[in-house]
Amino acid sequence: MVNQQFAFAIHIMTALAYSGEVMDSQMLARSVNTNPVVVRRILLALRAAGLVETIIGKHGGSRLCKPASAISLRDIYDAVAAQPIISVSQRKAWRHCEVSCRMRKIMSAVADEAERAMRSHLKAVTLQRLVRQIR
Amino acid sequence: MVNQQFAFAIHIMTALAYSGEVMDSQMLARSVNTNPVVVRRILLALRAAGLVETIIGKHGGSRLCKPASAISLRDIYDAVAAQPIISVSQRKAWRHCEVSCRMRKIMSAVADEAERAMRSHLKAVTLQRLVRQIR
DNA sequence: CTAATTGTAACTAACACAATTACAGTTTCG
DNA sequence: CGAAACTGTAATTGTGTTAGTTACAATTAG
Repeated sequence: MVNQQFAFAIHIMTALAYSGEVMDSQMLARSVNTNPVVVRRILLALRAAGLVETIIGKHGGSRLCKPASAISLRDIYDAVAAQPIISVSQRKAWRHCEVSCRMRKIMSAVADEAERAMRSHLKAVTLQRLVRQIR
Repeated sequence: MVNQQFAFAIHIMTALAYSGEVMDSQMLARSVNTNPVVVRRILLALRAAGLVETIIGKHGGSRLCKPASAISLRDIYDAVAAQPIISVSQRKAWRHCEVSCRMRKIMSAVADEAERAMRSHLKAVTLQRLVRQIR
């Protein structure tokens, strides 16, 4: 299993949308069943993407910046996805082989298109829809 | 970067389709720039999926079972994809939190749909198309 | 001032994966 | 037959990624 960050981020965002209030990293960590620092690291990425805002100091925490209906899963994906999901080999090509020489370019296109297809699907799913599935 | 197996498999299949002949794991390894054992492991998966056939013994190697026009990148993806691309947390839910309790089911659906969207895109791309990009 | 909270660095532990070595089994061909 | 050239496969290693954890400075509420 690789990179749970997307799953964590979806969970965090759903919890924030469901509660509608400020939640601190400890509450979120209990819900996700992980460590508050892990939650805060993800919140930083979500904040950088303009999805949540954070209050520091006592009684601090985070809340959504926008209504859940205006947030798609692609927004969340883009906020936390560090690496493309399909990796392209960066090895040196073998000069005597045409396949080897052209592979990187071809594979990059394949990986790009595949990821775009997935992101385009995620764009159609709103956070609101997930919240409705809780109730 | 995670799981280069898909990239390796695409490279191997493209090389086999391009040459049209039997290639042994050492030739393929040179083209991919990796170790013959790594290639053989991927060939096992491709064989199990019915995409290639292997000849053992001297002058052995592998070749495609079907024409490149009859092989989609989804076939290759399914042959080597061990884990779903989006992982779902398998942690115990926190009973006092409704979001936590329903998250696994919701996230499983999200991951399934996203992967299906990607696979459905890959189905539309044939190996033949990649080979044409080499020439 | 004290308590609660975030931001962040530093380190550890676990895990995934490619690379590598080694060797038994199979086949070709002199 | 016997050597050479392959595959199949197990075992081990090295490396990189990631979540977990601890610690602490900075900030804020009361």
